[in-house]
Amino acid sequence: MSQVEALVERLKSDILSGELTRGTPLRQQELSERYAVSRIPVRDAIATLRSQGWLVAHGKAGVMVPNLHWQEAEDLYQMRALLECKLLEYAGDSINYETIGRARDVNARLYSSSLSLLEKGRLNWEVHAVLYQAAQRPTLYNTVAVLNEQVRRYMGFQFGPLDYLNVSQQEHEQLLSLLERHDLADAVALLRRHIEVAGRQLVAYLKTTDEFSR
Amino acid sequence: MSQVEALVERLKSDILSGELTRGTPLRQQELSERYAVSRIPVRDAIATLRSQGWLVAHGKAGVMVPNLHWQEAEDLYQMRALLECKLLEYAGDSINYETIGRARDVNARLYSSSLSLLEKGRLNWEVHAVLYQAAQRPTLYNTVAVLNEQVRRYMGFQFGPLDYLNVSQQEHEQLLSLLERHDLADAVALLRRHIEVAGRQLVAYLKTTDEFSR
DNA sequence: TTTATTGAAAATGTATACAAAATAAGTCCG
DNA sequence: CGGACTTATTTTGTATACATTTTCAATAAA
Repeated sequence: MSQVEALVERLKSDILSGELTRGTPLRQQELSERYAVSRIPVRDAIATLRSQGWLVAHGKAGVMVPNLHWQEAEDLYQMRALLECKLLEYAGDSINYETIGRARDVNARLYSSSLSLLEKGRLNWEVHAVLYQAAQRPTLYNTVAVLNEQVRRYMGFQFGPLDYLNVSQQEHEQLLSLLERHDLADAVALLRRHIEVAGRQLVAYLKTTDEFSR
Repeated sequence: MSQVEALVERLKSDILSGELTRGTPLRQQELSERYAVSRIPVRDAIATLRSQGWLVAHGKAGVMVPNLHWQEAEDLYQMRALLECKLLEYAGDSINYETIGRARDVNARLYSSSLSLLEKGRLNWEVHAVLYQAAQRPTLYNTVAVLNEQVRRYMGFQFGPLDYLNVSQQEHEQLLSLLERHDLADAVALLRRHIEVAGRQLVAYLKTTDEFSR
């Protein structure tokens, strides 16, 4: 794994954990010292994170961790709902029992409570990803994957105060059952609700914590 | 304008014009000599273009201009249709006569035939962008903007062999008229057709030229 | 007190140099 | 003659050094 990839993951982790404070500018040299690499990989990592919304410009020099906004969360979930439903439709017939089985295995691992929030978030996405990959639509899949990666910035909130995980997991099981019965229409409808409800919950929660709704 | 931004634009232009041949690997040093900069800005530009689909990995070392695939075009237009309609709905009431006027001005400039394909492509997007910005949904807008930027890779085809521009321009005018009459539902429906038809035309054309359908 | 201005300090952008990795050619063995 | 291994060469990744831009505080003017 290249230093840049490692740095990107490390920075995301540190952003989620609040290690890097929001709003204050991050300097390249500061980061290069903190993570013991030169400024070149730091710059590369920053560029990646900027393009994914994990960092935003701070004036003309420097970069900072952006605050969370309910508007952004709302948009991300709206887009997820639209695009993931389309993707599941495409996947449709291509989803065989093996695929469903694989998704179920991933979903089962969500039960073990010894996982960190980050790991649970990833498994959550994995369930969806297994199904979406069956669609064989790399371009659409890629955009959806990017959106889910961006949503991860809000996951600390979604999986923390809101007790979302159990509900999510049960809905996954329902979804897989519907797919098993080749009931695509209902599966898509469920998925839409699954995403829209999650979005609404998150947005409602973010609105209450005005700390972040500037 | 930084060297990287300039390079990114230059590379996109050279990719569209066929200056950089598809399929063969591009080397950083080769590019740095060609454009008379060091490898650092070249690397930055490559990273940007890779994240936007203008370049793809060539094995483990190097990068290349990807071929055009009808599947990718289809996905891009599907996503555009879904997201841009949502965005226009949001824009809805926020679109006042001034906004419509501005869009009309941009659309009018499409008539002057002295423009290059690239410039026409940009104006085409500008008409949409003026309307979308009224929605005040930066996250959604940004994704839509990225998609349109990716679509640009196919524009040489869409605006070349297909005589798309006149049709597009007339539909823009219809769209603006509907918005002027506050007929949002019809406007959204028209927009959906506008995008879906363009997508289907492009896909159909790409399918005939098996040169690019790998 | 507030607002411009200016200049030193700090930060980013870019070039060059070196290290690590990947490719490709050559060599040896079957 | 074909295929795996080895080594030379190419290519990318990273560090350091320098150039340019931006920031910010001190100073001066309104």
